[in-house]
This record gives sequence, structure tokens and C-alpha cells, in this order.
Amino acid sequence: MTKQAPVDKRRIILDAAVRVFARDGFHKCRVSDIADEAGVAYGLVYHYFKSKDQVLDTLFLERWEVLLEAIRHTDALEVPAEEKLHAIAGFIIDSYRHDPDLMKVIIVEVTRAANSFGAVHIRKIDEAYALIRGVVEKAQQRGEFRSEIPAQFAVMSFYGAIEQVLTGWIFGLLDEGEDAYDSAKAHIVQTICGGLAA
Amino acid sequence: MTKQAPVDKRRIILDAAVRVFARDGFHKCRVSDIADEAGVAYGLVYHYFKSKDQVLDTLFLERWEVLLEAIRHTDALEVPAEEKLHAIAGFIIDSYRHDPDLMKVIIVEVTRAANSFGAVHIRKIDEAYALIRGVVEKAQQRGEFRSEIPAQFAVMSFYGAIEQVLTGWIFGLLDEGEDAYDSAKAHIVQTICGGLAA
Amino acid sequence: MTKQAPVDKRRIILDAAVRVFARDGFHKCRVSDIADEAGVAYGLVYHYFKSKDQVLDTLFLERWEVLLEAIRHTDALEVPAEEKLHAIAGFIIDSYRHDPDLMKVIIVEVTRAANSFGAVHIRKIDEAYALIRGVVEKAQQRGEFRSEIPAQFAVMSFYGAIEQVLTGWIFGLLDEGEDAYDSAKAHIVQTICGGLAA
Amino acid sequence: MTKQAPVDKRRIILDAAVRVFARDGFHKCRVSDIADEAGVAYGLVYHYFKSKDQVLDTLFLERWEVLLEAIRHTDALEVPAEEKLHAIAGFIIDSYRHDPDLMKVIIVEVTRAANSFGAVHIRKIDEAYALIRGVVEKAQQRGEFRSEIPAQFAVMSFYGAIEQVLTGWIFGLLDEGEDAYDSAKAHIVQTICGGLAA
DNA sequence: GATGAATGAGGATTCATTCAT
DNA sequence: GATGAATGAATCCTCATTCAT
Repeated sequence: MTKQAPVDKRRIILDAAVRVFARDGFHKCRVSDIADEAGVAYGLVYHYFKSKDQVLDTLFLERWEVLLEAIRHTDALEVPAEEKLHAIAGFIIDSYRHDPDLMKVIIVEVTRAANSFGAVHIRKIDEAYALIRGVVEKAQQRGEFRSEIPAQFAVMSFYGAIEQVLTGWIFGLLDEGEDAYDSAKAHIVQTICGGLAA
Repeated sequence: MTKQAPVDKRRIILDAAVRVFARDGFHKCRVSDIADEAGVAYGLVYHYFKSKDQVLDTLFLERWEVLLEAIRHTDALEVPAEEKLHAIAGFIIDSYRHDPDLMKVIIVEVTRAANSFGAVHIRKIDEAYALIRGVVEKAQQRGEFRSEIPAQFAVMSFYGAIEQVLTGWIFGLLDEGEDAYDSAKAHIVQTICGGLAA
Repeated sequence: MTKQAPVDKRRIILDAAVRVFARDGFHKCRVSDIADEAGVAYGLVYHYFKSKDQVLDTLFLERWEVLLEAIRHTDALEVPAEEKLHAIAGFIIDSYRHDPDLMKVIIVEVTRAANSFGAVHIRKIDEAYALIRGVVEKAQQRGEFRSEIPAQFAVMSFYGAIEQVLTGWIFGLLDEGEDAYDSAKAHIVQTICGGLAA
Repeated sequence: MTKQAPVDKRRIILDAAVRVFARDGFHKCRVSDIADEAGVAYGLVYHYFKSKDQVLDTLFLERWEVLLEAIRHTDALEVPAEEKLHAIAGFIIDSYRHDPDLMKVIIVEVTRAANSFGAVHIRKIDEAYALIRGVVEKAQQRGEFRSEIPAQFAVMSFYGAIEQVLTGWIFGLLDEGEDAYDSAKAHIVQTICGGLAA
């Protein structure tokens, strides 16, 4: 007789929330939908989280921390800047490939609605920008990237391009599929680094 | 006897709604807040609009139609593609410069939350993408732009970069100011067309 | 055809609230009970009052202001202090006779639970004490009342006696009836002014 | 090996409940607040008590029984009625002096809100009135007290005066302090027995 | 006895929308 | 057109109580 893996209801609730938020949207869904989806009692959501907002916060912060770590790790590598950007875009796109619901929630409900939430989220998001800016600035110092374009704008273009592609997938405006994911990584980086001009 | 300037209360309500949506967010504000801001009676909002949603819809569609027209007009010009993209980015950025509240509402409440609303918005948004895609594709056919990058991705990068810069301003993560607006136009186009690489 | 007296729904709600609070208690009753009793829609309660608490507040303050006015008026009369106390006790007891539900609510839910509410109530209650203290102090200065007993204690005894009698009626521990009301006024004043001792 | 002082968790919970009820009020506090204050697990409160109400009941009944016993004992003494009333007032005031939180809870949450609870409390409270009435009636028969004032009213005045003074202390409307306690005893009895009149 | 996770009914409050005037 | 009182469904959150360990 093997010992049963202990069930972490907190985790179950978070995972259920991802599905519900992705399906119905944060504002349209009810807390009871989350509880139902998780198969737990209504009140248990409030046992683990102070509010509906906090469920979303937790989801975002958990994942965003992983993203920040990935960017930091990438930044530390001894590779060309272009390769770093490829790795970062790749990480974000793979996050979507691996768990599209979670990324949908993060982009649609948090990243693109960050003003509704406290300044905490905006600061976290800015942390990611700052890390990527570091990558660009170092590349500019090393002469890999040209310096006419302020790093801040470069970052916005890069990150904006990625998020827009994900949004295209989320809204069904862009074809999805295994091939699409990999080519998206390449094309975004090609565009941002090489430019569209012939 | 001088002719009274006709007061268009419908317009007053729409303008008030922009300020309220920008300040409090579409979900957090109440219809009464709009009426208060407009200085009209509660019920009048419902005299002119079927619902709170319709107020936002109207705001979005009014402005988006202008944007589409601007893109169409630009597309028809006989100028290099890069110049066209500069005009389009310029138009969007000038829209923000001229009425930041309205653009904030359109981006934060509509463009980036389009899934909450009916498919109407998504289709309208996609119309803009399609027009810009036309610009890119023609440039590719003419050899102005290289063809390795699918036009669809190019558009996403271009539009995403613009929206991200606006978002940066909206969230206070990017320096604003008259200079910033003009240089933003240039830098976005430089990045997307010329690339970051040295 | 005579014009109908306009119905003041705010008043109707307040009056209904008195009955409901008296019957079920402030904590046990639901806002919907008040609306039902008043025969109005649920939301109307919130159209006129910010919260359930505020309904009780309004009831208390309305009536308490009348009490304060009555005490002030009595105090201004040129009559012996004992007569003044009789008038004050009489006013409070007549208030109960006239609208026992309202006085029950004020005593049970406000006066005797004033710590749950904001300091506003306590201050209002203290205002009544202060006025009565004035009556006693003047009587002491004039030699009508002896000075050994601090006015503050005298007031507490006087007011406490009245409230306790009302509480006795409310809880069914003391016989009620038209006779009882008048004799109560006399007996309370006799006790406080003349003392029990033979 | 020294014998451990036995820890009576039931007692610890009751004592914690007194503090919590006094601080936050019976209705506003949560059962978990009691457990926290007591430093015990949530469920333990329910191990010892059937419900939150029962905790309050226990507190009240425990103390009230002591009060009843004190009154009974006083009543049996061969001393003048005035002295008996002084002893009773003294006992209640000393109870407050010794444990103000407990008396606050009993007065604010039970004695003055007795209608919310079952008839049990009212009957217990009435028992005290009956005992004091006995004191007064005997005094009236013996000619110590005059008979015009029905004993029942005399009791209400006496007990009401005491409770009002305690309430004054509780609500901060009356000066407290060691001196105040003793003079309060004297003044209440002087007022009730001797009257205010010169 | 002791723990604290789990349950779920209950109720206040909000607010979009309607409608009589 | 204009007003704002009236409606009532929707839903978050609280918290007493139970129960498995």
C-alpha cells in the first residue's frame, strides 16, 4: 500500500482559477465558479485567499517570478544579444505553449489591465522591462546593437511584439500550432534585430 | 438675439465617459459617475445609450473608424512603405497626444480586453491589422521589405510596439513629453524597419 | 378630485425599520425584512440610506434630537427642579407610551449598545446627561437639592432609573398599562428626589 | 520531578473571551479571535463549548450566580436596609473594579441585550431584581422605607442607577479611579435612600 | 484532548436598468 | 428631452460550525 500523495487544495484552487479566468474572464466569473471547477467548498477559496483579486495576484506573481528568473539567467549567459532575445521570446512563447490558459490570464487580465490593480503589478512588470533593457544596453555598449535607438524603446518594441503575437493567438487572429510557435520566436527576433527593410 | 450654441448632451456624456473610464476604469466606475461628470441626470445616459457597454462601444468605434480611415488614406499614398508606417505610428501617437484619456480607454478597456466584448470589436481591430498587413505585403512584393518575415508577424510587431509604448506612457513607465512623442514615432519605425542590429 | 398626499418612501422605510428592529432586533433582521415590511424594493433602502447601520442612526438621531430639545425647553422653565425632572421623565415615558417600538429600538439597540457604534452616539447621549446635570447643578446652587451628591451621579441615578423602568417594560418584567406610565413618572421622581428612606 | 501546574484550557478560553468580547463586542468578534487570544486551536473552543453563544452564556451565568449568592447572603444579614443596598451596590462596583472587562461584557452584551438571547437570561436577571425587591419590601414592612413607592420601582431605580454608573465608566463618560469607586457606592445609596431634595 | 482544514448558508451591498412624471 | 426615484438580480465575503486526523 503506497502512501497517497497529499492533495494540495490550495494548488487545486489556483489551477481551477486559471481555467475559469481563461474561459469566462476574471470579471465575469464568480468565485463559486472557481470553487466548483476545483471541486471544493465555496469557503475554502477564502480560507486560502483573502479575495478573488488575490487569487489572480498569486497566479500572476508566481508565474512572473519564474519569468524574471528566466530573464536573469539568460542575461548572465555569454552569448550574443540576439541570442539572448531569442531565448527570452522563446521562454515566453513556450510558457504559452505549455499553459496557454495561464498566459492568457496573465496577459489579458493582468499585464494589459495593470492599472486596475495596485502598483505592485506595474512594478513587477517594469522589473522585466528593466532586465531586458539591461540586455539591450550592454549590446549597445559592445557595439552589437546600434545606439541611436534608446534601449527603453527597443525593449517596448521587443516586448510589445511578443505580447501582441500572444494576443493574436489568444483572440484567434493569428494561426496557432507547433510550427507557428517556433517560427514566431524566430520572426519576432528577426524583425526586432534585423528590421523589415530589405 | 444671438443664437444659442446648441448643447449636444449626447456628446457631453461621451466626453465625460472618456474622463471617467480613464480615471476609474470601465468596470470600477458607475453609470452615475458618468452622469455626474457630465452634469446631467442619471436617466439621460440611458436616453442616448442602450447600456453602459454601448457608451464604451461608441467611443471605441468612433475613434477606431477614424484610425481605419487614416490608415486607408496613408496606404493609398505613393510613398515608401517605411514612410507609410511612420505615418500610421504617427497618427496613433498623435491621437494619444491629442486626447490621452480617449486612447487610454481604447487601449486599456477595449483593445486589450477585447475578448470580454462581442466579436464586433475584435473584427474591427483585425481590420486595422489587415490594412497594415496590406502595406507590408505590397512592400514585400515591391522588394522594399524582405519576404522571410510573414507580413502577419511584421504587423504584430509593428502594432505591438506602438501599443506597448502607449502603455508605457499610460502606466507611467516611460517618459512622456512633446519630444518623446516625436522621437517615439521615429524610433519605433527605425526599430521595426531597420532593426536593432548594428 | 383631490390631490393625493405624496408618499414619502424614505419615511415609510424608517417606520418599517422601527417595527422590524423592535420585533427581530437590529442584528437578527435582514435589510430585506425592512424592505418587505415597507413594501418597497430592496434597493430603495440603499437609495435613501448608505447602510443598514445608517437607518438605525437616523432613527436614533431624529428622536434623540427631539429629546434634547424637550430637555432644553424644560430646563428653561421657571419651575422647581423636581418639577423639571418630572417633566423630563414624563417626556421619555410618554415617548415610550406613544411609540414603544421606537423607544425599544433606541434603548436596546443604541443607548445600551453605544460602544458598537461610532463615538457620535455616545456624544449625543452625553449631551442629554449634560443638560440634566445643568438642571441638578442649578438646583444645588439654589439650595433646592443638597450638594453632597455630585450632580454627575445624580444624573446617572435619575436617567438610569428611567431607562431601567423602560427596560422592565420592554422585557416584560414590569407591569405596563396607562396607569403604570403615570405612576412610574411620579415614583421615579419621588425616589430620586425624596429618597426611599422613611 | 515537579508536578506541572495543570493548565485548564477551558478557563483560558473563557478568560480570553472576556477580553475579546470587551474589546471588539460579541457580535463583531469571531470565534477565531477568541482562539487566537487564548493561544489555542480554533476547534478547541468547540470542544469545550457548543457555540459562540454558549461561551457568553457561561461567562454571564458564572458571574451572575456569584452576584445572586452575594445578594442572598447580604439579604440574610441583620442590618438596616440601607446598609444592605450599600453592600449590594458595593459588590457590583467591586466586581467592576476587579474585572472591568467581565462586567463590561455582562452589561453591554447580556444585561442590556437580553432580548436577543433566550428567556433564560431574563429570568436570571429578574431573579436579582426579585431578591433586591425582597430587601426593599421587608424594609417597607419594618417601616425603614416608606411604602408609597412600589418596591418594584424602587428596585429599578436602584439597579438602574448602578448600571448607569458602570455604563458611564465603560463609555468613558464618568471619571474612574479608586476614589470614584467608593464614592460611587455611597452616592448611589444616598441618592436612592435619602433623595436629592434638601 | 488538540488541531486547523473544510463546509456552506447567510446577508449586506452594489449598480445596471427601467419607468413614471 | 430630461429627471431621478424605484427595481431587484447578482455576488462577494464572512464566519459559525463540523470533522477528519
